[in-house]
Amino acid sequence: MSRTVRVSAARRNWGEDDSGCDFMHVDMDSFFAAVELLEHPELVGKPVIVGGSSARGVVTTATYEAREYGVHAGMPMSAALRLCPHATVLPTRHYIYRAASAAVMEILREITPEVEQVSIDEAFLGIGGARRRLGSAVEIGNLVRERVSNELGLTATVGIASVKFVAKIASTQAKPDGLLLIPQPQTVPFLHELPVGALWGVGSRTQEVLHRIGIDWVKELAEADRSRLVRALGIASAHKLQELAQGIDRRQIETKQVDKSISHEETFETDLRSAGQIEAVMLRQSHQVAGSLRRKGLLARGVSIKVRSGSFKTLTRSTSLPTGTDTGKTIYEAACRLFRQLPLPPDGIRLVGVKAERLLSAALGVQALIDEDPKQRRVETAADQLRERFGSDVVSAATLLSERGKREERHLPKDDLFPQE
DNA sequence: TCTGGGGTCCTAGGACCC
DNA sequence: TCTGGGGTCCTAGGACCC
Repeated sequence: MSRTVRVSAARRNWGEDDSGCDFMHVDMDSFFAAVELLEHPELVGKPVIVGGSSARGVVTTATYEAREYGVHAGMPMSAALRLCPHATVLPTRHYIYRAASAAVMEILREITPEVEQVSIDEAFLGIGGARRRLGSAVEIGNLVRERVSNELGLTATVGIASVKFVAKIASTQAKPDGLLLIPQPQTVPFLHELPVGALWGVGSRTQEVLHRIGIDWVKELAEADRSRLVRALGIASAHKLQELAQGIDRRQIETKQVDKSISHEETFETDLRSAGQIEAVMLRQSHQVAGSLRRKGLLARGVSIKVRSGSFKTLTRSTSLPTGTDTGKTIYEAACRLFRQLPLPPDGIRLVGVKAERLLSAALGVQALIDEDPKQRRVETAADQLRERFGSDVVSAATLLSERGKREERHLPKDDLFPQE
């Protein structure tokens, strides 16, 4: 694939005016496959698919050589191999992608502290401040792309715009290995040429609903009668989507993010029929979830399970816990209670999962107690009080705090910390 | 083509309280 | 006596994203 730097197109059509273009979206090109190719240079230029190779596996990422055959993410692997039988299939190795992702994010944070990571391979950058130091928006975009390429051997695509979601659409259009800037005055004209599905948050269902009321293009959405839209989509979505269609997006860069849930789920090779087998899987998943909670210094006040039947019907059940927990045993007991209240699907179970939710920071919990009573500065004393309030399950979380450096800068309202009060 | 695994956010209805 | 309405919390399900 040739190196297409579409900044030239932007220049031709719209000039070089980058005033007000403070949002940059950086998106890695076929990230998992690109990382794998670093270790398999002999596969460069060939169709490569990363994903599950089992009967129920799906494509996670494909190189552009494989995409030419119609292979795309989310497609069942069996279908992908019918389209492209000579493709090399590699299993997913999340730990190497996580490491590569951390290296990318480090480069971005060296360029500006205004980095909002949105997934393992994308981030928004606020470049309003960096512009004074580093030059125009396009120059900063090229710096990002060059550094990622030179230092990591990976390619990134950059979108730049005056609002967040347009920067994201711009990077989608510039893929792969490109850069596209939408000047502020061109925001609305640019959007109005797009189908509604290009908007962030409009998937196939919403697209269908809109199509039924005669809306296929962003321009039509922008001009649609509001009450008709509300009837079709509900008030919140109607307002939000119509604003996006008009180029309005007030979201800013959020550099601090708080985990809302941690989960593990698994699809079986063949459907399971015995409750004992399912519970054994849930036991393992509960301990995996608990391990993640402890690593992040979090406690869960809710547990939910997910069960998908052989016929793909998905059931979820959730429950609240009397105290915050980060232990596998407590999570497993809650998961089992939920599972036993569920009727066993007659056609077997294809997937089961365990999720920890309503998370709170054990670290901040301790810190808040110290703040409440500044005289009592010892972490250990505060941790004892925390145990009294939340139960003995927080022991490990509190222990983590004896290294005071590990305190996290989380912003949770106090009500979230002490919900029982 | 029979459909992964990790998430986020929204909606709707019922319980409960005032 | 059988009745209003608002606020908030909880649960189940679904759309969507990468």
